[in-house]
Amino acid sequence: MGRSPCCEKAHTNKGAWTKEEDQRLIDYIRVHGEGCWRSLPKAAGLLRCGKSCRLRWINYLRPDLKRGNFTEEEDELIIKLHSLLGNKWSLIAGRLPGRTDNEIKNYWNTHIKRKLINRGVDPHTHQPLNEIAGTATASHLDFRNSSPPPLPVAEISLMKQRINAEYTCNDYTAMVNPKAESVEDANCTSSGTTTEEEPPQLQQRQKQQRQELFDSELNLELSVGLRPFKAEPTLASPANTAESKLQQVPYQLFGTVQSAMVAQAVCLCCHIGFQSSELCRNCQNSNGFYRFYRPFDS
DNA sequence: AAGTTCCGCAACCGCCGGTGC
DNA sequence: GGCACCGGCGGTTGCGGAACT
Repeated sequence: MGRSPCCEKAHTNKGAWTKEEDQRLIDYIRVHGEGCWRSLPKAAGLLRCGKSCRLRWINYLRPDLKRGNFTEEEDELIIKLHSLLGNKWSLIAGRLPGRTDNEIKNYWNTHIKRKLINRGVDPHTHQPLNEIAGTATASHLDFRNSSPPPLPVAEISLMKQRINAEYTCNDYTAMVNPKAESVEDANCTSSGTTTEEEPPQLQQRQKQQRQELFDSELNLELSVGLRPFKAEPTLASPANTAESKLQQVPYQLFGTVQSAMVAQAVCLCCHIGFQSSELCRNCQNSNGFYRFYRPFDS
């Protein structure tokens, strides 16, 4: 017996959304917030699959979405992140305010791939095309014939932790452990143990990748946001381990802002008491908009 | 102007991991 | 441990408009 379908397909609409459907969805989420996508369509009076509603909201209707062309800076950031993370679009999207994974995925496939090829760079491996052709034999780094290139799952996980650790620790460790003076002090990964277990080749590759990333002018917005409508982590929480701290660092720093009509601004560091009650610098982005929100009734 | 091809993007599909029973 | 459910993700599809002939 297979899994039951996520919805009654016989009674659901498919294809493009109408303005009326959009409005129903917006109105419903405005009042009730995100979540429980399965029951949302019925509650909102929509003849749509819950998944479809989720996708429509996340990719199109969310109020914090940035519209318009990608900037050159965004292009370069996507390329750099893709070289580190591969086709982990949601992770990449988490570092591009107002952009969705779907949008980035589409943009990658339609623009950046071509751009890299024009530069003579293989979009899968991020290596020079001619160099790959010459060195591909028997190399575990040869991804030309396989989709998503880069790193094994364990390696991706490690990189994610390190990336998060390195560019969130300034803010985040200061919040969870104000006395910590360094990444290591705060037990914010990058402690020696995992590194010692890595093969030299892996270490060297990661070191190089990190070096490239952090030597660049990458502005990765060193701050922590809240996923909307979720229970917020507290210091007393049993989940307050180094591992969970990293997991709690959301990948979507800006991408989860709810409609301002149902949310109030809250900065995590302010919220948990490491900043004054006034909005700290984390609370506003470069455009002056508030970045952190939570629903009134959460 | 009409037909055809190309391209971009919204939406769908299937799978996976996490969670609760 | 097994099952069902749910949310989320990445890959793929197909529609609609732009570009070309």
